Amino acid sequence: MQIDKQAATRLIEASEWFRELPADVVQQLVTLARMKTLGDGARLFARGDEADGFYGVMRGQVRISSLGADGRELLVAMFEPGAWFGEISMFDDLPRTHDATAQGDVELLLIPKPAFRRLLADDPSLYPHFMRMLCRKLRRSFGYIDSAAFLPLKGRLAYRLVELASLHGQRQPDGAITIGLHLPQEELARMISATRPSVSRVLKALEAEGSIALAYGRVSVLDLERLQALADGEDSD
Amino acid sequence: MQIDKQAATRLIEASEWFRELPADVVQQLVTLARMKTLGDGARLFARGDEADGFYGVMRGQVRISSLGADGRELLVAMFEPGAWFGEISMFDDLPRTHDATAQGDVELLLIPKPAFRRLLADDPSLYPHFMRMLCRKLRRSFGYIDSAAFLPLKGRLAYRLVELASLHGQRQPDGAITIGLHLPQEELARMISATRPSVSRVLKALEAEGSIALAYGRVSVLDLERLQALADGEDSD
DNA sequence: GAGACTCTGTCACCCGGGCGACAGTTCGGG
DNA sequence: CCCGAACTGTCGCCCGGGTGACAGAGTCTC
Repeated sequence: MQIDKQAATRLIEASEWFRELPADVVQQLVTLARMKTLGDGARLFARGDEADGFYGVMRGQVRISSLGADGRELLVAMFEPGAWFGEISMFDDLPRTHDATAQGDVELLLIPKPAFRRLLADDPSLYPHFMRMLCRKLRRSFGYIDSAAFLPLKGRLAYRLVELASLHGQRQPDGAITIGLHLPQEELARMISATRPSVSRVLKALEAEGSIALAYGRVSVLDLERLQALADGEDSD
Repeated sequence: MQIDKQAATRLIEASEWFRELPADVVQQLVTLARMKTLGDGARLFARGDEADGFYGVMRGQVRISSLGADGRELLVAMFEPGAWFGEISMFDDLPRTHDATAQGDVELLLIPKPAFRRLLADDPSLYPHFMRMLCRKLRRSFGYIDSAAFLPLKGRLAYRLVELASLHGQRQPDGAITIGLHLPQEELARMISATRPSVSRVLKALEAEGSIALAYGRVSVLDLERLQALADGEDSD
């Protein structure tokens, strides 16, 4: 598979996890990387799989999720171009923790595990970088755990919308933050492990309050502070 | 504060996170460590605090928890002698993620942040070790998230009991695994964010099935496989 | 061994949110 | 422009588990 060095370098430089890296390391990464393409809906890996490497998204979206025994899906994250994922198994040599599937046509950069490990071994100054990456994931997990433990549905949804706004939001001229994902209610429901009708009810309520604006498969945040307050458990309903 | 090098060295060698370290590093750690004592119920740190260092438990127990806006407590972990905690803030330089309080009289080893960081900088071969530590925490978090998202109360309790058995269990001659913690129902309830009466009901049910044995403030696991099945969502009620 | 404290069993009541269902709306492709 | 697919709003019913409350049992202390 051919690899577009231009695009790949741009991707690596764009990622916040590689932005701080010295230029030669960026080049090393590009040299190590292989290209991988996936069609819509194709599975990249499943929980429990042996890990092949560390991935960077170049095009399309990658859906990270967990499957319950009854088949219900918990949608953990959506990675977009510039995002890197799959590093956990690189460090502890254990199987994948989640399922990963392509959303739309996806182009990935794959850094095979042996190459990745060699790179780290050769240049230990890279470690702190990845430690911060893991810490960030841990903190995000803790936040999610707390929100699930303490908040009712409305709070959990607010929490998630705040997060989505910060990860995928585009500020509009009028101050609103449009979430740049295709976001049907079903999808939101899977993120906060609720049902679609409940999400519908709460979204309507938030819209009525003026905290958000709704469109077909799309959500905009109008009052981030209000959502944040709800996410903090200030249930001034 | 005086530090008992004998005991400290033993502690460091006992911890699974330091067992693999070369002897000289163990000695380094002891040299770096300060002693800290806390009375029952004393708070070591709170979420949001600036982090002072990395801790090792020598005596007593440390309760790690999260507080909801309404004052409810989520009990995340109980650390016992040999356990190390508080490393996340060492790596990302951000505040504490949870509250930590002493349970009983507690003796701690404290490795101050600057010393800890210097140690790592001097010997990058330590990194992989801590990366694995973070990965392990991540995987535990993911497990918790999944259990909270997919399982009903009974499954969540089973999940937690399996974990407690593996972390704090002592195998008895008769094959039962006694959980070596003071475990009133209230405490279990706080771990799985449920209420005490519900936990009572479910514990009774599990006892009736023969999966566990109950005593005053104490739980033993009799049928680990059964609990594991429940924790996996096989709700053959 | 008496009293206090902690823990446990078990009520009756209530409610958030799941479940199933169906009609209405928006969108995209031929 | 029309049809089918995807998405949304909204029912009524039901149930797991929360709430509050109280009595009984175990344990510790002096």
